[in-house]
Amino acid sequence: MLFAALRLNMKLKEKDEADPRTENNTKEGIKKEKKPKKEEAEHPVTTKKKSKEEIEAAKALKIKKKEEEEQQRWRWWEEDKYEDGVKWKFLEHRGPFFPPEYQHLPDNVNFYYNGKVVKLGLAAEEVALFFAQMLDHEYTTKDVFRNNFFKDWRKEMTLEERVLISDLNKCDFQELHTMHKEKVEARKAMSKEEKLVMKEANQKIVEEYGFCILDHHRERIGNFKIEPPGLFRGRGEHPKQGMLKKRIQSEHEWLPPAGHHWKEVRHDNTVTWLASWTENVQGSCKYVMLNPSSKLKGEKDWEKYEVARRLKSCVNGIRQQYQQDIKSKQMETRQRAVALYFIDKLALRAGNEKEEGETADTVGCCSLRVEHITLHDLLEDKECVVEFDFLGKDCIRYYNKVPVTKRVFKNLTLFMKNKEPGDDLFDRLNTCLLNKHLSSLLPGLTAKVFRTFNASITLQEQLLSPSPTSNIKKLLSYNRANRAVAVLCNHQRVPPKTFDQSMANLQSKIDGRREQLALAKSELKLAKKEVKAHSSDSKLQAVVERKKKAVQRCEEQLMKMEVQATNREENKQIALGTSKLNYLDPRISVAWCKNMEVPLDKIYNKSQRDKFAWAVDMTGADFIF
DNA sequence: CAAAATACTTAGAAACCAACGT
DNA sequence: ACGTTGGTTTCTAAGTATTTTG
Repeated sequence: MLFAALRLNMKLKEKDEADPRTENNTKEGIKKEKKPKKEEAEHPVTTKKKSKEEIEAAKALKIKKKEEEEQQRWRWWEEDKYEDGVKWKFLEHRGPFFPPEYQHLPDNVNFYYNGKVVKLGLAAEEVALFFAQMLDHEYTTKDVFRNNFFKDWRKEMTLEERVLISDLNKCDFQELHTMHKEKVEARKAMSKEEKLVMKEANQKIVEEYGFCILDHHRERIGNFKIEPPGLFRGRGEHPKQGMLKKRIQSEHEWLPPAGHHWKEVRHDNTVTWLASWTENVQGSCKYVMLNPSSKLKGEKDWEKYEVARRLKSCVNGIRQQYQQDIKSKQMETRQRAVALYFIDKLALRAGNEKEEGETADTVGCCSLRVEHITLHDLLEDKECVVEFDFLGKDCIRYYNKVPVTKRVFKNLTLFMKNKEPGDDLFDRLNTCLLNKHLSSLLPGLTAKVFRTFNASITLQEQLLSPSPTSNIKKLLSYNRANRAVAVLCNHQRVPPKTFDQSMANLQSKIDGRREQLALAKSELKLAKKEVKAHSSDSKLQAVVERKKKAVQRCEEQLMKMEVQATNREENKQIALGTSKLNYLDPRISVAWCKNMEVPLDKIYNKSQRDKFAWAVDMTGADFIF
């Protein structure tokens, strides 16, 4: 099998002159934190004082490294941009990293068919193991998954194997499954030293394949590892779930990666990917691209928020216009207006058409069908309510009851007239038409800009509400604002399996702390009485002070836990990460931190700070979205 | 024009890992 | 020292939007 385009840039001259800073870059990051630990491990018997010193030293080292890192950071946002379309002038990388070839199972691990041992050939065995590894997963109980798997598995079999193995239900993968589980256990149980060896080996791969040089700067690659073969895991009721996702090969499978021949080596600097291949299940293209912290991604991200801000300045006019358009004589215009009303008001996705039978049945705004909404003249004391119920991206259910204007309501009634449940609600509209209209209103405006804009403006408005005093409560208020956005964008998650348990654990901790607090309070009272009785004995006075502090500490801890409980409960089914990473202009958050005097690392972890380095650097407390 | 191909962003699940309490 | 827990990272599917093709 061939695989598509890898691009390599061979400007060796420039490479030799590569920026010396890139050399230092390799030493930062992952390696950094390891050193002090290693030393500790080597001298396990140290006095407390010494270890304290060591901790201090480690801290100082950390700060120093941080500063160094900051100095080395490529401040691309201060540079001039390239002419249109050009993404880079110099690019060099090692090509993607290929997963290891499959090795035969040990002889004592057997696959059984119809109760008898069957020694499978390499190809069939590899695919059998994919299935065996997933035996604990719900996927393997689903008919569609099983059928697709079996069909594709048989394609990998030799003629003999295919003749023999005709019924999946007669296949026994148990030994393979057990072996796999044991392997996982063994990995977990490895000693510290063994784990370190593994870690270092991985780091070596990252060092070698995980970076590229782009215009003299060393940039992290996002997915430099080629996806290993496996069984396709589509979301929801995906018709292709269980199909075999084949191994990607560059050209001659027997060649070691260093000797790979590429289908094509392209030199195209109007594009941001480093390598690409065609995936066999859906026939789509996959790309190796840079990390979110890279210039290429960051610049695009920045631009995205700038377009959203431009929308902010003209959104009133656009809203007025679509309200007008709802009255248009043109059906297409009316449908477009109502769709836009939904996209703006409810932050729905655009809703491209999808090929039927190729993917799970999900919809967005333009692809809504009659069956996805129910109209209520009156519902729960509200007039003109639209009840939405459909599966959106990733088969996440969107359920919402929304009061709309009379005009919108009337139009929806009209759009639904004489239609079957399976018919398109907006039969005259698609995303292409909608986006064409939008870009005529504002260059760069598309349907998804409304999501970005509404998400960011919501965060900004929510953060305006009166600010609490303690840091912990400030953070709760930030999380609540973040949550409001996640709700708007319908970012959901399945509650973790351990949710109820961990909630109960936290609650019992809170109860325990409450008792402790009560105790501390009564002790304080007692101590105060003592002081009164013995007219200000300085020793007793000190005891009172101590008790006071204990009460205070207890109160603080209790509050902290209570806030944590509230936060966790409110987060049960809501995922905050997606909006934080993709929809909220980071400058809003950076400015908030500055205004509130909250350290930035309380709201952004390391990779988030890296991704938003441009915003962290350029944003003052006065930023307004 | 519509369909297909391409390129890039957005998404939740799962794997991983470090800190924490016992 | 050790298992649990929750945050972080990785993985890759599933979208959006534009460009190319027929």
